[in-house]
Amino acid sequence: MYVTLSETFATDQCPSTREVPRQPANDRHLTRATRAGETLFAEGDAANHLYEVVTGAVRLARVTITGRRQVIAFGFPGDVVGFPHNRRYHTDCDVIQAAELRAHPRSILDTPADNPILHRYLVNAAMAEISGMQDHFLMLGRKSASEKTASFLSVLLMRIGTISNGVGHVHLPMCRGDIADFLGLTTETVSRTISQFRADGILGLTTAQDITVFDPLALRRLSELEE
Amino acid sequence: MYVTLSETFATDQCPSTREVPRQPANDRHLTRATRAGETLFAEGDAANHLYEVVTGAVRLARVTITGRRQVIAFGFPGDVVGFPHNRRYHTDCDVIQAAELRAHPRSILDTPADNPILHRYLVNAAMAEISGMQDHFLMLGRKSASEKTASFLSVLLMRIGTISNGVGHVHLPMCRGDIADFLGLTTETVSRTISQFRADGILGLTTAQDITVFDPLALRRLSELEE
DNA sequence: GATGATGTGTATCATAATGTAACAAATAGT
DNA sequence: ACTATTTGTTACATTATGATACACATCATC
Repeated sequence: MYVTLSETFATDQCPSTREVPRQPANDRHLTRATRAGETLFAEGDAANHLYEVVTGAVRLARVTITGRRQVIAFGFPGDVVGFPHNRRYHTDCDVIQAAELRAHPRSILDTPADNPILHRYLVNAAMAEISGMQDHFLMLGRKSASEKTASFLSVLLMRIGTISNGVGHVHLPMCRGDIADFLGLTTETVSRTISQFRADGILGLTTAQDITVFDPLALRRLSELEE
Repeated sequence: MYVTLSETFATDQCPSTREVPRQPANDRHLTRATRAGETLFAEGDAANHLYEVVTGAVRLARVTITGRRQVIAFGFPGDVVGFPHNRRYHTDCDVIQAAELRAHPRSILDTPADNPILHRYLVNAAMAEISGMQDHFLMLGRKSASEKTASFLSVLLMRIGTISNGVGHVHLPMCRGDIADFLGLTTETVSRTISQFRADGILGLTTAQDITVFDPLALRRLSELEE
């Protein structure tokens, strides 16, 4: 699955899906190293591969004719990105943190017999993806700015952060603009909200990208729908 | 695919996906008739079937612990609903207009060999679903109330309405509350916005559910991101 | 036809989030 | 090291949307 940064921790999905999936046994894979800023594919491109993120981070986004952008999802280790429709990609995909990617031919989706194990793995990833996107709908449609931001940080902490002695640390691989476009907010609102969390003593910033979460539970509480 | 009521007409997907898909040849299907108000499945239920909507309309929704609701999608003829994750449904599914449904065993997703044609059909539906949901993200995250409403009506008109002599007609199978929860608005805002469209001469209401679209193009123009 | 339940439309007011702007901090380029 | 450029933060004014309230339909049931 590729994380849609919603209430992953609140769902009933089994723990194994949180871990980097074991690589299918007989995969004739080719692993590719990429750098931040590199574009993996763009909306409308012929979809020849699906990519499994091994390390690093990628960003999936769509842009409208008028220039407004929506970040669909961030891809972290274990996520699969690049699900095609009519053999084409429907988002842009950019690397935001140097990433290793495992490329799987798109044809595996069409011809299961070629590699049953990998096929099943990709179908499962697609189902997880749909489920995760449904979570994200709730966030976009029915949460306030602070709920969205708390939710985002909370899931990010769970996903790519560390917690020791009840204190969390997480490095944000994306800029404020990416977060805003992911949550359906403006950069100013994201910034303001994070500042408020800091004023409330919930978290602290060493740099703008490095966050120490003093009270992960408070963050989680805020991310559930308030009241 | 099941429509997420976004800019379907604006994407580059091939026309065939707009039509009711031909039924897989060797499907041992069971068709089921349902009435408005009936619940097909609820969030958390074991997912034994995927349902292909043949006639009528269904509503997919999730509700939070605090009672806020997000309508994930409406399912119309040709759409497939009930994609599972970890063998469970992750939304509620209710019939909103008497519907005929074709039930396909969930196991088809796991064991392609059992019915390769149906399997491929379902996988394709899942890909379309992901693509459609990505459209919907743009709507929820980056559109104003009037853009959302125009977009919704415009897609609905294309999908289940009729146009003759440049004038469109569409019957809304869902109530204002459903529309609001789908678009991330309140019923009041939906009502206000539709009233505004009426005042602008874009559309007219015979009943609250029956809309005549005098100017489908204007509606479509409004649904693109404004300016 | 009365009755109530449900859904819808309109008005008013409150407020959360945005837009704008100015500034600070970090990063890249020379 | 110094400037240019991007990125992030903060303050204030504005506005779109939400909340509340109530009137008006429509429909089913008695």
